[in-house]
Parts: sequence; structure tokens; C-alpha cells
Amino acid sequence: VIGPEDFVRLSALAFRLDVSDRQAFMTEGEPAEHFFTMTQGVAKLFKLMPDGRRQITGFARPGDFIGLAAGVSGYASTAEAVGAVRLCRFNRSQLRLLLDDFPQMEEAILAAASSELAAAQAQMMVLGRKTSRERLATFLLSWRGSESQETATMPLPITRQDIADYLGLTIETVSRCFTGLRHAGLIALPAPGEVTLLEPTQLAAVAEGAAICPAD
Amino acid sequence: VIGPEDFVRLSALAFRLDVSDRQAFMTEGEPAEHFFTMTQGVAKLFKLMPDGRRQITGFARPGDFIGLAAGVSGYASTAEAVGAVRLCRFNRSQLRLLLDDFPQMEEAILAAASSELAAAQAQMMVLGRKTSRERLATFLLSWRGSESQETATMPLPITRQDIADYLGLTIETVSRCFTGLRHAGLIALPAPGEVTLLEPTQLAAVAEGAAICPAD
DNA sequence: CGCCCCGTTGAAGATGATCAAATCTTGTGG
DNA sequence: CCACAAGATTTGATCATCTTCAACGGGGCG
Repeated sequence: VIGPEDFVRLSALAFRLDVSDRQAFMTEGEPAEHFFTMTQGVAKLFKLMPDGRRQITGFARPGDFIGLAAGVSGYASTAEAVGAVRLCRFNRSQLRLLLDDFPQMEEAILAAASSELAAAQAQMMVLGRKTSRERLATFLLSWRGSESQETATMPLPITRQDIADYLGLTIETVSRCFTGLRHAGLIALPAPGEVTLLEPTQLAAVAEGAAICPAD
Repeated sequence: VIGPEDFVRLSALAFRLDVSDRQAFMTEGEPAEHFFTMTQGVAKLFKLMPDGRRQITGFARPGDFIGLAAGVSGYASTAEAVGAVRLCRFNRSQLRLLLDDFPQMEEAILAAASSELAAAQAQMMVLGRKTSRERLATFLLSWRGSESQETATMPLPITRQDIADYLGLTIETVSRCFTGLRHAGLIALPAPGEVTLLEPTQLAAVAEGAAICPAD
């Protein structure tokens, strides 16, 4: 929706940022002065409790906005690079300016906020009401959905710990659910950092609450 | 931020809606043609699974927007009146028109979306990582925060079932946590449908993970 | 008065957490 | 190229929290 000549003017307002693996570029609670758009890589967003408990609130990939979630107490989450990340940074104070120049941007941001809200509510259902296996099935499907090419085998460049902190589980439970789904023939784990969804339909059924008879 | 003469023009675009107790006025999965602003009462938003499991994704009160959360599959949640509710309905298709006429509205909507996103992420932490007691403490404090007058004793016009479905617990666990907090001297339950926060500071400590020694 | 719904409390059970250890992967240095 | 160390993953055994099942008390409304 944004043409090439727009892109030049847009570039004037954007600050390009390269972030290396495991580096945080946005911190929970800090004044929300900027927001970001991912151009390359994957980032994870999370919140921490004083005692170290962690909840990953989402993952961001190219095209996603980061930093829309903010209240009086600043950014709602910390954002950290998963591998090398490239992004654009905008000033919130210039948001008005930006929106006046790029009316399309307004729609894009609102649409992004809407679908992020919808995703957040879906995640509430996951965290509040789904079993561990349902959670993992839901996660794998949504991860595929956000992959550009929706093939059966996809990269999964995050650790079990990250998945656990996203799903409100422990790494052990996540691992057990992986093996459970594998034994049920719904997925395969060809290599570390990769998953194959063998039976997406059945997986979707599991994600929505259907029981699986074998190896249940 | 919206003046009286603006209000008249705004009224032309808004459709006033009265909803009675337990009536749904927005349904999960339906095309997101409208969005709403609450003017009176309380509404609850929730998602359902095929087998009946329910997750309340939020509560709305006067001034809140409803229906911002929407994706390709329509509204993210169902909205239902808790008691009598009065609201304004806008067409999403006229959103552009609306925003052109009321630039302040734009800021308001973006700010609302931002803080809703922040609240959603906070709720993810609640659902994914907090214990039952921490969840209830968090809920009581946030409920007070959204009450107009922040007195110690406040109305709580929702059932235990609603609280349970909001916190990802069962009514029994919610009830037990109420009793636990009462015995710990942090809250009082003067009458059905009312709570008194006796020790907001300690309650906040509990919500953030501090243990309580007596009656723990 | 009696019914129904809501809330509370008790006891047993299940899911996921915790603790522990073995295996595999990855990266590093000899 | 191989040995080794550090971290990630898997699996097993036990434990705790929350759920489930059950029963009881109270208030509102017909």
C-alpha cells in the first residue's frame, strides 16, 4: 500500500536499526517514545515478574509493528531480537506528522492494532482454558500461519524455553507435548529448529479441543 | 476532547443502542461491520470453544471502545451486557469519514487500542504465569482502577463464574481465593456484589508475587 | 413456603510443575 | 579432526496446585 516514492519520504522519518541476537531494543515500563516496524528477522516480546517469571506476549516478524502496546506506565513488554534483526524506528511524537503525510499508514496501523488485539484475545483463550497439548497445537498452527510460505516443514528458530514462556508452561511439558504429538503422527521433528505438520487438519482439531485416541 | 458542537455532528454518525441484561450485541466471528463505545453500564467480552469452555477477554465500561479487536475472521469476541447497557454504534466502513471529521477521534482510538493491547498483555501474564491468588489480587486491583471513584469499597456486579472465566480458573478456586484473602485481612466482603480492599498495598504485593505469611 | 441460583466448603483426583538425570547438539580449542 | 565443555532437549519419578465431584447454606422471587 506504500509506493516507492512514498518510501523515500518515509525513510526520512524512520531510523534504521540493526539489532544482534539476544539484544533488547525496547524495554517494558520505559516511556513509549518510539514504535518500530520489523523488516528482517524475528523478535520476541515478553513481560517479567520481580521473581523472574516470564511471559512471552508475542513474536514479531517482518511487517509487524512493535511498540503499539503501551499505557501510562510505558511499553507493555520488552522486545528482544531472536537472531539478527533489522527494523525501522519512528518517534511517537511525530506520529501525527507521519499520519498526515501517509494516510495509508493510518489504516495500516489501525489494522495492525486490530489484528494484534484479536491475536491477544486468542492467546488469552490459549492461556486460560486450553490444555498443554491444545496449546502446543495452537501455537504450531499459528506459527505456520505467520510463516511466509505455508509449507508442511517450517523453521522454528526459538527454544523450548521460549515456547514454554509463550504458552504458560514449562520446558518439560512442552517437550512432552512435542513427543506426544509426534507419537500421535501429527507432527515430525526432522531436525532441531524444524517442525513438520503432518496432519494440519487433525492438529487444528486438537487445538480446538478434540481428543486424540491413540497415544492420548 | 470532543466539544458540544462536535457532538452533534458525531451523533449523526452514531446509532444509539440500548441493550438489556445478558443480551449479546456483538458476536465472535461475525463480520466486523461496526464498533461501539459504551456510555452506560458494564459489558463482558468473551470467546467460546466448541465444547463450551469460555474465556472472558475483558470487561468494558463507559468510555471504552468495543469491537476494535477484529481480524479476517471477524470480531475476536462476543460482547454481552452485564445489566442494562447503553452504547453508540459506528460503522467501520464510515471510519475514514469519521476520522476525517474528527481528528481527535483518531488519537482517542489509537490511544484506546494501545492501552487495550497493554491490558491484554498484562492479562497474558496473569493467565500464563500467576497463581490463583495472585490472579484474584491482580483482578481486584484492576477492577478498582477502572472504577470511577477509587474508594476502598466498590461494587462488583459480576458473578464468581465471570471472574473465574476471566482469570482462567474455576468458581471454586475463585471462591477459595476470596476466602483466603479475607482471612489474610487484605479484603472484606461486606455484602454480596461488593468488595472492600483493606490493604491495597499488600494486595499489590501479592499480585506481583509476594507471599503472605499468615493463612498462606 | 419452596424452588432455584449463587456462593462456600470439603474430599478425591488429574494435569502440569518440580526435581533429577541421561542424551544430544553446538561451538571451541587443542 | 577430535576432544571437551556448555547448553538444549528429552525422559523419568515425585509433588503441588488446581480441578472435579459433592454437599451444604443463604438470599431472592415466584
